[in-house]
Amino acid sequence: MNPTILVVEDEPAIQELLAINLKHAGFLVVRAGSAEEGENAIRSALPDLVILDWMLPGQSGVSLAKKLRQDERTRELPIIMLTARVHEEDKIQGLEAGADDYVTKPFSPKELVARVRAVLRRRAPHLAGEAVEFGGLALNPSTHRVTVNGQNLDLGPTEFRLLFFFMTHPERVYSRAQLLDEVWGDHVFIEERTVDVHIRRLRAALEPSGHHERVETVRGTGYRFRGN
Amino acid sequence: MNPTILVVEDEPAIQELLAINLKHAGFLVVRAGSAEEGENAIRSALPDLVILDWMLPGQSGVSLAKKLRQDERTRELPIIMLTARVHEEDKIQGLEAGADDYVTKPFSPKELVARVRAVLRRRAPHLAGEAVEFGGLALNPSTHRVTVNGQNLDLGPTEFRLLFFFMTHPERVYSRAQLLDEVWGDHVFIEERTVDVHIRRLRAALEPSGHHERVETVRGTGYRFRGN
DNA sequence: GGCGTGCGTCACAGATTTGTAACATTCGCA
DNA sequence: TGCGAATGTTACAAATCTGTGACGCACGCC
Repeated sequence: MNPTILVVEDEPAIQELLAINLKHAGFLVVRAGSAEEGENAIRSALPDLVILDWMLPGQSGVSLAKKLRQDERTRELPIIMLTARVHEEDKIQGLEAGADDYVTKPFSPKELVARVRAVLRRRAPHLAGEAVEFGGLALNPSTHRVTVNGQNLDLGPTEFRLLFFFMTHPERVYSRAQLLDEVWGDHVFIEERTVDVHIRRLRAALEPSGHHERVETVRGTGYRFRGN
Repeated sequence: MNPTILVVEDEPAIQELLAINLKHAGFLVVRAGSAEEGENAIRSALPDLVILDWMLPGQSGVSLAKKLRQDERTRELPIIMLTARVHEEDKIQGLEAGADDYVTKPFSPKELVARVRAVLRRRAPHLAGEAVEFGGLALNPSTHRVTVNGQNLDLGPTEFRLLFFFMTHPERVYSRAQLLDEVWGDHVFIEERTVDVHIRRLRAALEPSGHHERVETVRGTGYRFRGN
């Protein structure tokens, strides 16, 4: 549930500084010492945000940013550029490369974390702990509350996580196996049919408000959350 | 714990005057020379109050105020407008923009600080060192007293801090670990279950007045203080 | 030193949640 | 229409989590 941040930075000291502060702010941190390493990390597990040093040995940060913007899979990935320069042309280049924000070295850890939060809020509100809503059905991760038109709704822990996952990944089918991975956690050894039961429980809880119809069965495949 | 105030003012002399007086009154001050800079500052770290000059080069103060009122995140942010004009239509515009108060130039530093305090008292009592209250349950940090409808209530030190934290952070779930960090202090080595016991003690103290129901258990996650 | 208060930990009971199996129903297809 | 597979529904026992009372320790005060 905590956002994962990939730090691509070649100077060990700065990398460490970034990692410590981000971790302390509740983020999960993955590190890479070069653009190439960064690419690998992204390939193996998509982070929620990338902090990218402008200057890197080998492939530069700008060049990696451009690459990420071209790939379908990483097009929406928020990027924060880390730069020692403050020249205007760099900002323009950076904007063209598609960075969401800048932090110039030297930076205060507080500012950095704040900018990360700000970018997440803009690009992926739910990762920043803000409410997700679909037609009156709202789920707020930070208050851990589900409301229907302002009215509170009680959900068990698992149903809450299940609904949260659905609401943050609407309009997409997920197999029972995928749901087990995403909602229960990787590599749990649980019967797939168990998902059905929790779907049932979730539907039962949503029933009075009619929102149970959003939880759609895709026969032979799995389940999907309808957003509109 | 000291409130942070963002000053958005383009004239360096006035900015300085504001900053000095606010600092002297115990506030932390962040400065911005334009509406754009102000926006950035707010994005990176939400202040507790904004002092906004009416006339600014580029985007005007009124326009920024409107923008802040539209954004979910800054809707509740108290705003004090700083204006040289005293015309009626300006006040109306300002009210529409959602300012909490006005200070007309030239202003006395004393008056300014007083207005800042007043607005904070109204919008965020605990930042002004005043009592926080929810439906008859009041906690006063400066007198270190808790009252229910005026009646005194005895709380142990830990319960007091716990309740204070809850009342200043209502409507949000906190895990036992977070509560330990926030109420007991960072990096203490205490069993998480200890939190339960103090929750219990707090509830017991609140029980006679019925306010114990505000301390809600969020199964599998932690606790939450209900404000309404 | 004796005493009271506050605090952290533990143990146990009760409540809630959860996974599974069993049975019922629906769906798609021939 | 009839059949098999997929899904819906229910009940229940196990597992987990939380509430609560009790206990011992530490500290400050007299």
